[in-house]
Amino acid sequence: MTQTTRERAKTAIAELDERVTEARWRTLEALFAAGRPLSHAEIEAGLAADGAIDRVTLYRVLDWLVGRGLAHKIEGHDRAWRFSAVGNDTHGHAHFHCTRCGKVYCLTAIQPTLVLALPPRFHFEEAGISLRGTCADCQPH
Amino acid sequence: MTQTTRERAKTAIAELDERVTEARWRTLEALFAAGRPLSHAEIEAGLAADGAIDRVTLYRVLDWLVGRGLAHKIEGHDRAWRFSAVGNDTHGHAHFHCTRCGKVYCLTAIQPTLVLALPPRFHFEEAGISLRGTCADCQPH
DNA sequence: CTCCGACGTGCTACTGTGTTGCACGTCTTG
DNA sequence: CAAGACGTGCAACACAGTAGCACGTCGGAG
Repeated sequence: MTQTTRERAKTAIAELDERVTEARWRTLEALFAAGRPLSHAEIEAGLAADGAIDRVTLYRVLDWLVGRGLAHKIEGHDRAWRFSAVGNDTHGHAHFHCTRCGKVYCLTAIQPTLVLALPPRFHFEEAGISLRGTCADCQPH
Repeated sequence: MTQTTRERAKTAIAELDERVTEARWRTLEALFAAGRPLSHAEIEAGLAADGAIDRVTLYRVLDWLVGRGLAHKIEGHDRAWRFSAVGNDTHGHAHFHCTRCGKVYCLTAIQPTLVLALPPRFHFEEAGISLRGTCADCQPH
């Protein structure tokens, strides 16, 4: 929203020597501004106010951002992907999924170390920790 | 497949004082026989050999099994639920998702203890650990 | 500057997973 | 047996995500 997040988005794309298109910087700006992982639908709704971006284009832009390392793709409990802008500490943190409002939060404070004992001939690639519960916005009182 | 798993399935349902219908025990039998979490599509394909069960009925039977505590419902990385028969140790273990063949395995050997530091007013309900990689069946040599 | 190819966007249509509503059949209980 | 609850099947739908194609735009070669 602010000039700051917009410029951050544009420069982040420009630094990769990639085309700074409207769809790209507006999408990345939305992720920067949110500060928490957003679903495709949430991003689309947020962008709709000042000119909608095509549904499919948004999917492709999001995948492009992930491929260029500007965003992360995480799974939601509702079987919809969430996308978050890549900040400083990007790996190894858990995600909190609110079972009431569906929002997802990054728990960067938790840096778990897993001790793994996989069966033979299993090859490990990646691990994820996800928590469920209700967020502060959804508490009764 | 064997008489054993079939009888196990039937008695497990009967012990709850619920109707032992064909759809129920055949579904539960399939879960017992598999020994690993199965997707709806996998179960449907497995049952098709000796008489298909309606797609929707299978969804409802699976939810019923989960509700009666006879099965567990876990998330796959491909946005499809997996269902596994409830054995002895049912909680707190991680799941391994093969990125090549899509199969899911229970890692009952890993009993993680998470130390959580949630933000204020966040209410914890449940945690899950999921691993990605390639399973033994999918190793190159 | 102009042309041309690569790239980005938008539209339509499709797949796969899961759900809802309704009709019909079956079981069970009085 | 009658009545109601329950289980199953069918059709239609909702939603997330993908594929194919056409069009436009950008940017470099000539």
